[in-house]
Amino acid sequence: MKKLPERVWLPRSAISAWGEVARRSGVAVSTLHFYETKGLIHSGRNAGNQRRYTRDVLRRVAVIKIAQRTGMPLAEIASALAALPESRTPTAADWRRLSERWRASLESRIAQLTQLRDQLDGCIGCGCLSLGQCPLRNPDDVLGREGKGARRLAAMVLSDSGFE
Amino acid sequence: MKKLPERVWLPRSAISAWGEVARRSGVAVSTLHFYETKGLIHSGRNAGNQRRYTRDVLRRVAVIKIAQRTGMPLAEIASALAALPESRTPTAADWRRLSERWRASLESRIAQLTQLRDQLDGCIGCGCLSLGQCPLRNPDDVLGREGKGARRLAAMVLSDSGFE
DNA sequence: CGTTGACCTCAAGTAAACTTGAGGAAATAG
DNA sequence: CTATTTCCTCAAGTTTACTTGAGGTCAACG
Repeated sequence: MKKLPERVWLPRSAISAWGEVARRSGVAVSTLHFYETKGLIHSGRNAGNQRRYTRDVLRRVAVIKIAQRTGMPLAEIASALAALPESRTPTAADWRRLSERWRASLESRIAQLTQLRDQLDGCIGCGCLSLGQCPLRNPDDVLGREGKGARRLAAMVLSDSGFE
Repeated sequence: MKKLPERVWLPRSAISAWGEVARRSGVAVSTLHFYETKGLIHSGRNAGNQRRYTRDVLRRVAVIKIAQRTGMPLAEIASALAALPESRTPTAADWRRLSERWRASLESRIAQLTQLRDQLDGCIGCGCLSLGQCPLRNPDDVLGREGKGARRLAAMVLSDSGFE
């Protein structure tokens, strides 16, 4: 592998795709291209038609990855990022809106998983996953507020003995 | 839609695909077929080559859905279910092993998301998502133990100012 | 017995998020 | 200057988890 110029800061507004962004952000070039087609990041071109990203792409990619870790699909991330003004540099307030939005979705996912864990704990404790006569058999006690799908699901688990 | 015989319990060991399983479990027939090809559920056939599931399929489907809610891929669920003895009816201990395994994966996912949320909170609080000079700038303080990927990611977010 | 409605099989399509490959041009080490 | 590298475009492939469709069968109502 040819070594890239160490710490030679190009005009500070232009860095190349692989050489800098991919390496520094840890994503493949193909992914950067892909993100670009999805409108998640943008790039300019040099004389030879090669992409020149500005440094903020690094942060964008980082933010995309963070959002993905919250379980958010790219399409939604794209729309969130699109809400950032393209003309001006994003402000602290802009980012705050983004992160709060993501925090909310994170919270709800955490809550869902936590509830599921608790349900599972209950089932492990009383053996209702395998036996039909669980003391927690009243689904509403166990399920609390959740979608119909979930209630129906757990109700099934708790009450429908497929074997014993 | 033809109405199915209400509460007419077939030989107790055999119910039809759509009429009972799909309706009672809330999944589409096509999904049941799909699960069958993946070895997640099994079925017998009647004289006319139509599937006849036994009642435990209801529980299997319920368990599959629960596992999916933990974020577990079908392949893993399949291998977990495959660990159940095919010959005998699963015991309470069998199910306990399954649910404990899933509980563990659930826990880790919850932990991951929680940590992410806390990081995000920190960033929201200090504005470091948008500004380069965050008091939490020392990545190790913020990140604690996590994979290299994550560290690199967050380190990037915290230290690499793409704009300010 | 005939006509629906429920099933069957197998192939193909879908969506998300990327990766891989082919064919060709630009940038750079030596 | 030339051999590597790196990059470009565009098409097609990959995985997961299913759904849809075509063409044909089975079963039950009337």
